[in-house]
Amino acid sequence: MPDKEQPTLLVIDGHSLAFRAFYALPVDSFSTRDGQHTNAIHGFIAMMINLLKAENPTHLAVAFDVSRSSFRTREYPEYKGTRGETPPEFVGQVPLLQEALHALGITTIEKPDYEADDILATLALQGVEQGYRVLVVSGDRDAIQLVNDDVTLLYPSRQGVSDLTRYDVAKVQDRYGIRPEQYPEIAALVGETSDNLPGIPKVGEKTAVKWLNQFGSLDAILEHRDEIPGVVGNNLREFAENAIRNRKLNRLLTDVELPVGPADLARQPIDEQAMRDVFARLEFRTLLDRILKLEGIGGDSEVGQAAAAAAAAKAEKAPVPVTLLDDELAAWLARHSGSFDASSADPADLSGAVAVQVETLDGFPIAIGLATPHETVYLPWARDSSELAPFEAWLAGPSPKILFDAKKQIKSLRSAGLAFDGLLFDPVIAAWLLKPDSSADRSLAQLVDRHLLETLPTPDPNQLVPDDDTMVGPAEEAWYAWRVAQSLSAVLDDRTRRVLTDIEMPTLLVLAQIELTGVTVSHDELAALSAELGESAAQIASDAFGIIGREINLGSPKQIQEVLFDQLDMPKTRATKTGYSTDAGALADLQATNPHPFLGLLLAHRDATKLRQIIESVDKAIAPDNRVHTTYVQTGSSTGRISSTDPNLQNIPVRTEEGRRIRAAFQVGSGFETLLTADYSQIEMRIMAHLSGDAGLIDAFHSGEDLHRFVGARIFGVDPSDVTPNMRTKVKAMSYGLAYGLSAFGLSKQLRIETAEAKQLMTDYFERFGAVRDYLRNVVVQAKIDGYTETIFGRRRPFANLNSANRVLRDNDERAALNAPIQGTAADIIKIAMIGISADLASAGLTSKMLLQVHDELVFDVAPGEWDALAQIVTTRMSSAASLSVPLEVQLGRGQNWNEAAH
DNA sequence: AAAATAACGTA
DNA sequence: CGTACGTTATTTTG
Repeated sequence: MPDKEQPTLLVIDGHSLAFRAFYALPVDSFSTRDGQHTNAIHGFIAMMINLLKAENPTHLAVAFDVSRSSFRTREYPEYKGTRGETPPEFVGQVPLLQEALHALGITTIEKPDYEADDILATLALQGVEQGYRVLVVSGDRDAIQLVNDDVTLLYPSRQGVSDLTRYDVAKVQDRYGIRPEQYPEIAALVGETSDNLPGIPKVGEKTAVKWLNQFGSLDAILEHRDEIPGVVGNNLREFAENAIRNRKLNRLLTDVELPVGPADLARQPIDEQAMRDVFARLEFRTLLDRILKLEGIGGDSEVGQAAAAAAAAKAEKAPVPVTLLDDELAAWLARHSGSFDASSADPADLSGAVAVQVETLDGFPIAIGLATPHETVYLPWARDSSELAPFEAWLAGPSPKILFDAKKQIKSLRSAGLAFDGLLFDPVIAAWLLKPDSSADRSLAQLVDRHLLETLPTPDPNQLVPDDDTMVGPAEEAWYAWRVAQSLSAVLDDRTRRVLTDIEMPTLLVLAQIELTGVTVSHDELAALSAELGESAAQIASDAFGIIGREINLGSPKQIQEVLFDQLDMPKTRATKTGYSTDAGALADLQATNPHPFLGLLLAHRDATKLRQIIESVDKAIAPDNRVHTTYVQTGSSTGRISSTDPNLQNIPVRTEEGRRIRAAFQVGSGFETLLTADYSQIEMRIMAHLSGDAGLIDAFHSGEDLHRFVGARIFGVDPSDVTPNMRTKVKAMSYGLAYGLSAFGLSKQLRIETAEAKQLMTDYFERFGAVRDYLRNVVVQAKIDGYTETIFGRRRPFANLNSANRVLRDNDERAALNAPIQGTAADIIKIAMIGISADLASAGLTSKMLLQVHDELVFDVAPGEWDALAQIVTTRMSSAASLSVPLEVQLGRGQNWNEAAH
């Protein structure tokens, strides 16, 4: 927990940081309409916002040099003499920066004849004396000497200004092999080219450190200078004066008389009007927003802050964790493992459950925290230790457990050979079910903030090895997780609770298993294909360059636009935010009206490079076991689907021949007999048939006839055998589009037919399948009333804009609302199937493994001799996952690779 | 350096 | 001017 008592003083070397920012950001991209360059200001302010957010200092100042001359240049006129002229683009930015800082309520300090670093040194010393934790931000290495137990240096990395390296005593010792206060002695010996301070020739950091460790100090080294042999020894004797002079110059003054002291630097409220004025002049819009957000200005945040502050004031602290082992641990676990009976107790009440928090490093557990509302336990994890045996037994048993982001933890436990059972509640999943935004922040800190109205204590970022009493360890995290879980549980409606308990928690365990298993992928095949595609792409590119007479970056839409619309004078396509579209659809349109060989080559090039991209991302992810272990994000969608990342195995190409060669690289695992694929046929249309109760559509699925042929026959009034491929294509597009809220315009575009014809097609369709239209309409109407949609299994998705006056927002929500129950029910169904299959695999003692889930498809490694049994289990579980008014048809495939296994 | 945009792969 | 995703390269940011 951060020590609320200790104030933090943040002092920044303004010039050095502004200069860093100036070189990190392209100067051309940052200037106002009247030509004032602003890149240094922008970079500086952006960095400072990050700092304020990350460090939350209570006191703050920025120091500037007044001019290049200082007492140092008077003593040694060559000091910094090699520095070139200040770039003209930088000149003029400093006063504006200072103005912006003042508007932000930040004190700037400068003192003639002194450098900014001397001001920092003085303030740092005063700060420490007055009990502050001090953070110094400077791009000057001399500031390293300021580091001590209470002072940390934040030093910008070479690339930019926002990436600051944190130098505390340990880090300095780690990096330089000396104590911080010794750094100037090293620098004195080595010299500083950028300050035009030559040191001892041939002496670099290594030698200087060696000497320093040998003799203890610069003075001692000089005393013993006659004992040092070799050329460096001669150099030291000859150039000793350099080192003495350097040491004199690089000593930062800590007694500069300043108009203010640390206490005067308390953060001030920003002058909002002044800030808006300055930022308007600088034409900084996004930064303005970021500051307003940081300061909590605007919106309802004032209320929120007040509430949070009030809650924080009375918030209790986590109980101090005790470390328990052996019998004591066994007793504690026994005491807290009251059986959890969901049927008789209040299902919202999580008493009886214990929260577990596994702290992991590289996917393996290093420590474990346990918590109930009133007690916390800390368990140091050690392999091959028997002291935690009671915990291992408890973990493998049914005692109810709460785990925050359970999948990751369970995977690490299983990696360490620990069995796990009894998952009751994962607050992350619960929060997602209540508010299924795929992009929402569901960190522990966020959930504590939102659902407990408290602030999760964060470890003091200033300390590399935080004090025990300020640390939020796994035990404290478990304690917060428990309370967040209880708070979430209390607001779950019954339907959502069922989805959590019956679908999501079991699915989580299945996904953990799938991820640990991974799928075998052949690097050799991918590499060969990638090489082929690379050659092909190069050839296509050179052909394309020949045609247009110049070389461009085919990956740049901007440059493509120049070629198409300026050079080749083609008609403008669909407008995008920044110009005109060059996507595949637009290029196909152009090809139809203005055929040109460049268009085909460009499309072919895009194809080849896109495939290479996918190959690359998969190939990179092949683990030493020759398998790819994706991560399924259970909270990765708003509808209930899961998503896949690192790499995404749910978008492996299948439509083109080349693409299928990537699929072919996904192979049966070593020791297994074959791959089995199983997919639902037209599951969304079947769900729509069920939900709408449309007699015609239900008939279609009972007829055994091809769906699109059947529907086409009804719509066009012909015999199914007389449905032409053209008719079938149209009907198919219409059917698929239905569940997405497709418009006549969209349909016409996709089918390249007149809007009138598309309209007619829709009319005819709905005439025959009217219940579908009624259902879709009703979904939206009901959602406008309820504010949410629901799947067959009770998964809800809320909508905010169904009654919005904004047409675009409303229409978007209407289409999403229409789709959510259908896509969501399909997601529910395959999850239920996965849970059932996983259970059957275990109870039948099969060793075949589930490998992939691609929304309506599952892929398995089949162990030798298990094909029949697995096929039976998979077919049964998938087709019986829901009872609809139409059958759930499942298609199986078998093969040595994913492509072959596709039927 | 970080955010936004465009493009495109899947169901 | 159809839903749901993730990844990559390029461009913009002011």
